[in-house]
Amino acid sequence: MTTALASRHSMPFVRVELVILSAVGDRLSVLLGRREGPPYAGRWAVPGGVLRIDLDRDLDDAARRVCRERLRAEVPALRQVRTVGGPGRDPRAPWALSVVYRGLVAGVDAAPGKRIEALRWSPVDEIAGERLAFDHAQLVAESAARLREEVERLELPFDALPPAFTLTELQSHCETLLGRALDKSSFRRRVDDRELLEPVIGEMRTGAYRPAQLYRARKEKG
Amino acid sequence: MTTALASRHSMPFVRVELVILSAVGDRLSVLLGRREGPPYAGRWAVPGGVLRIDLDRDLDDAARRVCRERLRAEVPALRQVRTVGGPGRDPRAPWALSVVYRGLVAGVDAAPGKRIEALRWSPVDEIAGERLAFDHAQLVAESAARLREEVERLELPFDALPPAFTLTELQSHCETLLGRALDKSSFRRRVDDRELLEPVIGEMRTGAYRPAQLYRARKEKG
DNA sequence: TGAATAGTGTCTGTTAGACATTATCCA
DNA sequence: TGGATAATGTCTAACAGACACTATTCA
Repeated sequence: MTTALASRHSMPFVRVELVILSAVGDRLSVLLGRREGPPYAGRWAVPGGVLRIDLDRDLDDAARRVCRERLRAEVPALRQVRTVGGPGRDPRAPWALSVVYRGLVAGVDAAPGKRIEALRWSPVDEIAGERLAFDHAQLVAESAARLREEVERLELPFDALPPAFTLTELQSHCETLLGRALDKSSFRRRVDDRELLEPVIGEMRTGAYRPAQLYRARKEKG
Repeated sequence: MTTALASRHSMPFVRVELVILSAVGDRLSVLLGRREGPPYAGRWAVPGGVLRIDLDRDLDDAARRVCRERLRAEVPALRQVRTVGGPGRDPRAPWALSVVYRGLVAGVDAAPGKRIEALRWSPVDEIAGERLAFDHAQLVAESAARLREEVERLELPFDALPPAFTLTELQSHCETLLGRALDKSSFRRRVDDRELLEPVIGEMRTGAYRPAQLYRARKEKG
């Protein structure tokens, strides 16, 4: 054994998989695409794509490109979850490695892109019965768990919120992501103590009944 | 564009890097190896190796193999930290992807393995001045930060502890990993509340002065 | 005025840090 | 007996959940 050059060993099939999450109705849901061709043709899977070393400057960049190509959408807040790999994960290659990213979006503004027949939102708590292609059920479960941990720690989902929002809207959104109710007083106190928000002075949401103060994320905070 | 086969696109150079941490003296330190050959010959770096799709059944398996080959040691508690990639990371390849694992060990039982001239422990809080090869300084910083978060949450470093230990030894070890002092009473109460340990009945550490109860990790806990 | 939503106040239990105190061993 | 270490107890502050209460708007 001497020097290990890049060319001495076969390299794995490297992909990026996107677990795009959103609050749909009142459930945390994941964006699934129906696979147009084999393998697993007709089955639902998380969108993903091959790493392109001629195009991608790093992994975050690869995730953004795959997002544009598959979903025709820009998704901020793409975060790496983890990397899985092994033989038998993907019949197209003897050894497949996938870097998993999760995204969080507000609306359903994606359109089926390359090699995706249809898109659909599915509640993450029902993916066990979805029979997703590959090992995607596990990837979705892990990504959703990670997101929920972040929201529990009050890392607020600003990327999935409008530029200005009321505290009730913020709380309601967090409740949907977490899948559980939050206490209003406690929630407001915790948000306030951490100085995560600043009021948009003068601006109020004037819907039915009493108007509500609008807030936005403080830039210096997460 | 049609089907993306594994062979249609060039794949990156895929490696596994090992950030092996340990409490050396009273400082959290990282195991560095001096590079025998180019690139960065003579510079210090974290040990790592190329993914072998003919040998490795998954990424955890690859990390264990690289650990055996480079360090001639078995390291339990190898955990994936994150994956980095991009052009320019490694002059041996146009695009290099590294899956970073961190390990935690008790003693310095490793010996220089393949393609490593010498091994050395360096305090993680001084890596800024070490001028490590590649982007390894950042990888070490991230791995140490993640370990410290876990210890703060009282995910105890059982893999770096003897089978039985006193509470003082456990606390002292955690203090070294964290780089800060912990309150004895509070530490014991927190450990106790979580039911992480069980006493080794009858067994005491009988050093100087008052003997101390020995404990071991409860199997059902982390 | 009453329904609906926005916003605040109070109580309580849990947790953990700070620090004192007791317990047990050896020289 | 005194020094050193082990183990426990007490006080307090911070924090968050539960829940009641006030405030403001519209029909």
